[in-house]
Amino acid sequence: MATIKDVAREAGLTVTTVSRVLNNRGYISAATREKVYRVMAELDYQPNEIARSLFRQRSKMIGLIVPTVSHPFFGELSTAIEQHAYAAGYKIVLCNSHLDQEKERDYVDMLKRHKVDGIIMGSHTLGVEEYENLNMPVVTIDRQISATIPSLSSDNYEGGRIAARLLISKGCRKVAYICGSLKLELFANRRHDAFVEEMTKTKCPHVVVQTNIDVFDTTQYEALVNALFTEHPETDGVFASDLKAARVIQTCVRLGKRVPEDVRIVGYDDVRLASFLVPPLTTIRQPIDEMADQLVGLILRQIAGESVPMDTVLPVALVERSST
Amino acid sequence: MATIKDVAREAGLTVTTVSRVLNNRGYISAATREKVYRVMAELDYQPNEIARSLFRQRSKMIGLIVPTVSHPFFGELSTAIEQHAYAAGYKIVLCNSHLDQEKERDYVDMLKRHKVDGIIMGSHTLGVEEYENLNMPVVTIDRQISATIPSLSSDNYEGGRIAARLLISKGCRKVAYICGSLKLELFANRRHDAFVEEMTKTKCPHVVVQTNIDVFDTTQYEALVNALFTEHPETDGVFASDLKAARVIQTCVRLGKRVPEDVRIVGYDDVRLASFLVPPLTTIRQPIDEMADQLVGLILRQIAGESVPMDTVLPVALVERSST
DNA sequence: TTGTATGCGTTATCAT
DNA sequence: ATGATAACGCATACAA
Repeated sequence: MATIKDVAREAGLTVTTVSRVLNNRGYISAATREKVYRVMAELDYQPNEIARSLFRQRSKMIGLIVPTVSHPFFGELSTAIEQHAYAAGYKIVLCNSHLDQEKERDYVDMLKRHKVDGIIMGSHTLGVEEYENLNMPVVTIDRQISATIPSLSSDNYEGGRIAARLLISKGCRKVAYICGSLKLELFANRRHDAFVEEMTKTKCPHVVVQTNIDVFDTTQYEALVNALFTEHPETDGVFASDLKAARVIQTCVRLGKRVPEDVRIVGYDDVRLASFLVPPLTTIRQPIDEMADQLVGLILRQIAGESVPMDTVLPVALVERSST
Repeated sequence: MATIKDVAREAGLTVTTVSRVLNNRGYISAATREKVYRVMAELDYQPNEIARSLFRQRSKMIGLIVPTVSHPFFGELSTAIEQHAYAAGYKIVLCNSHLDQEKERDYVDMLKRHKVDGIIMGSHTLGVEEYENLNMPVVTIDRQISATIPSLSSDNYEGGRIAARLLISKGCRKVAYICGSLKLELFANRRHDAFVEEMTKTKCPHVVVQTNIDVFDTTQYEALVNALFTEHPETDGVFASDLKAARVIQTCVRLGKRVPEDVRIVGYDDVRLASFLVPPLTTIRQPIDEMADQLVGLILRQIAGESVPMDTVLPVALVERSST
């Protein structure tokens, strides 16, 4: 692989001059500029970004830590993040934490050693101080960590409210909300808050099911939904994130319940999977591309030394399909 | 951020010695080793991997180019690849080509400039010579490029055969195979070959539908499947990759056809989506984790200067669920 | 057992 | 308009 030295030698110049034309800095005669370009083409020269990074103290890399890109939401979000980062000249180092604390810590250390310019955190298994001690540009997805780390989320509260109202307006008399643990300080919990508030306000009986069962575990998840309908047979409305909602649809069918006639189901996310289901899932759309755009923007502005808003909340929208 | 110099100064030693304990090379007294460790901990020293990369001419980074990680198959495969790479001390630079030729070329150049140690290519929009001129460790997913670039794929031929035989054994009399363009030299085309062979051999009427319509485009894709059933109303068996199969199920239901009673459907991939469908999709399983493992292994061995097998084909398996 | 000098490829500063 | 040199942070060959 040709280096700047090879180009300089071949062009009968010094590396300084070559570097100058490479970076369009200072004065260079049209003649030498031409020559340098020609030699660079001849030698198929590509500047070594590692050396550049070392000198500039900038890697042009952003670390992305997510639970796993095989989850549709994070897959779609990661794609969008990568696109926006690339458009800005940044590369993405992908890290799947699988929500393993040790792994996440490991990844953070690795990213620091590799001098990424910033980290987008979609996984949150560490303690508050650990994130605060990072001492570099960070932005978190869906979790409020502290007053010093900016976060981004969709309007979970509004989403919960829209879902609740939709179910009520469709005539549901007994509804369920299925979610992960409410203990972590995730913005997703606002969905729960709004949902319960609405239901309470309208005196609609409701039940909240917290679970950490892996939604990809077909058997176990079905058992969970089964239990819900056994304990609350009158349930005629369910709100849960898209993947969970998909499981609910499955189980309803197996139980001989019709969707939406007997049970109405609303998802959250609007991952593409939602449109593949039978019936296609009504859901609350998170603006994934916009989120990615903002996430990258928040990191980039921190890298540039600018100050950024602390908690950005993006609007959601109801996508009404056939499950309600 | 502390550098090796800071550690050396603080410990009253030279950088050489510190480097030595850092890399466990040569002789060092237990005393100084202790001291160095202590100072490193005090200063929270992390070796700068950029500097290391420059010196070692090894970035410990692998480029991964896929159409998009938001596609379930690539999302799952990418997760697995990242895990295996990480276990081997390598990081993944994520590139979503969106099957855009210019973009893919751009990504390849970028990866070369960043001195990644190898590239895993899951996107194939470039010409053969371009890949051959890469001049670095490469392995491709599902495409045979040339005699010099190793590839990895699942046993598409066997998968096509299993699917065909299953449909036949279930009593199908008129089947369809839906696929992307057969023009590219992709191993996926072997599915088609085997499928058609089996159908011909058993004299089972069949039709092949090639399409490049985006499977995520609900309306258009439904129109395509609609057209299939309009032109071939007696179709009672369909083989297509999981996402396409999901669309077929959807459209069948909309047309009032029962699955599997009226139409039997077999997918290919066994992405997790398959188990979420109603009915759960019978499909040919690609061994995603094993593929990722081998892919990473093939790259690593090339990086190590070892020779590797040219075309690796991994076995597939029938996962029988309820759509057949 | 530890230190000195050099180089990895690049850019910036200061000369000329 | 171009060149010599130092520096980015680290690891090695060679000395001592």
